[in-house]
Amino acid sequence: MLRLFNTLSRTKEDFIPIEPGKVKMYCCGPTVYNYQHIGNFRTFIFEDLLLRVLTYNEYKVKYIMNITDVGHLVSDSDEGEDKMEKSAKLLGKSIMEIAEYYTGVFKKDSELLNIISPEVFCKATDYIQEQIDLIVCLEKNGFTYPTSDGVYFDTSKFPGYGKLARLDIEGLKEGARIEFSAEKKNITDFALWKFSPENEKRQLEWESPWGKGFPGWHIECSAMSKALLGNHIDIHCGGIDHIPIHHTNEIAQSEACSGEKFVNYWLHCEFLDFGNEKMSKSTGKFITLSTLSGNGYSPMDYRYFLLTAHYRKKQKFSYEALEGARSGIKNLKNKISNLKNSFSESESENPGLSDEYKTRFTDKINDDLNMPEAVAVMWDMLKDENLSSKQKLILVSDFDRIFGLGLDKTEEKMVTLVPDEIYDLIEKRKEAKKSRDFKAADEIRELIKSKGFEIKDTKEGVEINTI
RNA sequence: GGCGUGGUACCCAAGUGGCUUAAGGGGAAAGUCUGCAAAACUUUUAUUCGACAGUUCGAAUCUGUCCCACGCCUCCA
Repeated sequence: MLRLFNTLSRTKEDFIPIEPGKVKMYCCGPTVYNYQHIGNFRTFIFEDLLLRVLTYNEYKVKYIMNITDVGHLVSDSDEGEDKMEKSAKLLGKSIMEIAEYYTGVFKKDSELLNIISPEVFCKATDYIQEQIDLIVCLEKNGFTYPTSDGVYFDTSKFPGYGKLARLDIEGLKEGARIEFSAEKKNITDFALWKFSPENEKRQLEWESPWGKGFPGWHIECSAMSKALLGNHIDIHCGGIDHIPIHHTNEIAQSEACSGEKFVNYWLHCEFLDFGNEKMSKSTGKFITLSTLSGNGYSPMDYRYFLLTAHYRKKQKFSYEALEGARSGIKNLKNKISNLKNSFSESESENPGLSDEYKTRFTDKINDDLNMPEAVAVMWDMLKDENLSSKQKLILVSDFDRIFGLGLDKTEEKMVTLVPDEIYDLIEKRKEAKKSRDFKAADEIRELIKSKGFEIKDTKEGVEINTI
């Protein structure tokens, strides 16, 4: 039985889909006004793991992710500029160009991280009519009111507003650090539609029953989820920061229109903890996948790093910790490579033991995606002397359906593509060793190393690896 | 100021009342092997879980106080 931690109840619940065997899942994707940093990718990898676990449990998953290319304001209090417009202005490009560029980088990075693509990437600008329709629905149901700058959702009209985040509305008022618009009836009210500013032409704006403008940020997810998955879905996920505002508002909008429950399971990924090195997109100081590559770390090093912590706990990022992950996955691949070398069809089987590990592994991943323990099960398995190489390889390959580390691609030790020159040197070194001229032998080894090959003396002879 | 989360070895991190006198990975140390390396393998590496009280037959796990870090309420996954 798959169990998932539901933010709504703050407990782990048995996962029961609306329709047996099928799962409808929507995840909040990126706002494509800038690069995604590695913290953003922690959430996307968590969502990828969730998808893989669902698939592993033989659910057929309809998985949608949005691309926000309009309406996400610099401030969630419905003030300030549209992030996309701001970025376009800054770079002197059109919004379309900006959106395409950053969407492209996002998809490329996702691919490098072995993140499985959703069935559909939906762009907010492709669903403007659906968003307008939803606002019309809310208007009809009496949940909206106009102000001088837009159409707002009256949160006081929606019973149970803030339930997901367990918001303390009175406390919010007391603790408010910024003044909220005088025209808002309640501090938690939010914009459904914003009017274009009078003094300035926006790149993106649309006609609507209320006037020319653009949709509020939250409405896109409600509208696209409804359009592609229907009123009632199984899972909705995103970063933990979305709980108090974005997802809270999505629930209010969606349910106020449909009258149905919107989402059964809300899942949220914790932040990566950068210590003093704050990730701030506004200051432009943040670590991306390319930053990591520039420092010599591969996307899989980072993916393995993330697997060693649980998604609902903060994980401390440091290059020291990442270095540990890099060594870890290197050793892991080495081990698999050695297994492939020692693989033999005639090895004795111990299916019982194999099942035991498979069960242990499944229990861990089905316990709210406990990847750290699942990784530990893999290591235990690899160290178990009672399993054959063949069994270990089969299990590793099976486990990697979840981990997504590309362990299957781990090659056998290859001795091809080595230039003759190297073979000649190895031959010379062999001679030197024979005549016990170890100084010369060591020098030749260094020479070979300087040419990009590392040699190791083993019982079977000389092993050659590229550096 | 309001709300919340967390502090487990050198680093990352699991475990949330007895199965644990605390998984797993990295690092470090010792050993086997080797001319030496490297690799591989073996062993060691927290009597202790931020501090102090308390509840309990029994706590890292529950309660209280304090210290510290972080997050949200402003942009952020």
